[in-house]
Amino acid sequence: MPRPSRESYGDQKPPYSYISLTAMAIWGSPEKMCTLAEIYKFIMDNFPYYRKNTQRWQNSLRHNLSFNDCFIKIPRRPDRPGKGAYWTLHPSAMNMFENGSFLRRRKRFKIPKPEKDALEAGLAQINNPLRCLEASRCSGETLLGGGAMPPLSHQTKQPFTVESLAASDAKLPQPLPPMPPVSLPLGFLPPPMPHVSLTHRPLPFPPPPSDTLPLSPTHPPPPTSQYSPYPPLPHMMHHPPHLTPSIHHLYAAAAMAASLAPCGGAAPLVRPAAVHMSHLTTLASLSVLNPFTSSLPLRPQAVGPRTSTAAISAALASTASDYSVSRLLGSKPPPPLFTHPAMPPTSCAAALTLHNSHFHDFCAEEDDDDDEPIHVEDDDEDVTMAPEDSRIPSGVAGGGGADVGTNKLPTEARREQEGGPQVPAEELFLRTSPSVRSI
DNA sequence: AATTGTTTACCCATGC
DNA sequence: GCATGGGTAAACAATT
Repeated sequence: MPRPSRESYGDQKPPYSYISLTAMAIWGSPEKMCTLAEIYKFIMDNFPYYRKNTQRWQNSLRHNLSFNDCFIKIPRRPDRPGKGAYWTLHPSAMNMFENGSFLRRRKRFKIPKPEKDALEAGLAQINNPLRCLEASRCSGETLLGGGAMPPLSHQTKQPFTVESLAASDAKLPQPLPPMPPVSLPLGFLPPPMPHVSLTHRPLPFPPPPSDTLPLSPTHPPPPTSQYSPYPPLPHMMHHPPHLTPSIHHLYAAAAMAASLAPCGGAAPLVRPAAVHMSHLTTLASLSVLNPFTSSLPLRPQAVGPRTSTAAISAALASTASDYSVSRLLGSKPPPPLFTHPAMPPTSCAAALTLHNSHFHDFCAEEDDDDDEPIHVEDDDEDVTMAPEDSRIPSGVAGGGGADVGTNKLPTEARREQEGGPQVPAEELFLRTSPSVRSI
């Protein structure tokens, strides 16, 4: 049966609730999160019924966004000013609609109170990375690891501004390095390798349950028609969408992880003075994630005066991406698979190379007590990382899991780069999983 | 001023 | 009948 056109409802009211419509808009967006205006636009583009009486339904929609726990508000990036926050779906809300039907839900999605508090606390902390770092430094506690955070209402809301950073700076025993303009790294993508294309691969838009979901031209139809709009978690875990991880994902993932994760764990201490401005948010994200890790793969010592921005960003991004995506996709511990969402499948080999240069080689020296910094060539930049960096933390949530293709992949990666026999892209994507990545 | 976000209240439909 | 989900209105606060 041919799919109805996106305007097939005409002026008829579509049989979808506002929650469904909003979920469609979010799910169909490249970054899996939308501003309110983008949600409006999606709905109006796809459902002519909603091009009139806008005030009425938009008010209802806003009510739904606030009222339903399945929607999470992610603060805007400081370098992307504008009105309103980003809205995303709570990962646990993926199965909200029975059999993928966007009609009436089985049950309202409700986050338990403690989890909601943790989520809000996580988001509040992410809003102010430097203060978090400072607090963790002074108290010696992990950002969220000490147990439940006080409710949001008890916290001082502090905008992430140059002024607030400067204010924090004044209290620090060591001065921060000169601040670049407040500009956070775009997406924390690893530095592009010469042969790596980081072009955005749009997510396959989950098709409708029964060929009834109109599709916007901006949301290309899916490759198959058997997909649920909210695919079950196991399926998603084995076929992760090719998200381009942005800082928003890290924000979301960190907060979600914080809300889902058991509390406890070691405290990563980061010296703010040693941290480049552009790393703060990443570090904060990882620190928030820390409750379900046991420590950071990138130790504080790694952040030295000679460490390049690219090196730290790459190391952090690769780690954070693993966490963020797996946490975004569900509440299960991160799988042992290394699925780097920044890389299209064909570029996984390149991703591996990146990881090799930053992690894999170091692992070989795990038992080496030599504290001399290791020097790694990173394109045109020198990268200095302490040997400690290479120690992959153990006892992390997820338990490490199976050793999937540990030693094959670098070889395969090399082969692919050398133009040799190629592993099918999708397979390589799924098999790119050195055990060292099962952190 | 306009937009965005929160909260409360009420009504109706549906399922048990 | 009751609980729940969904839609609407409205008041108000916060933000840009």
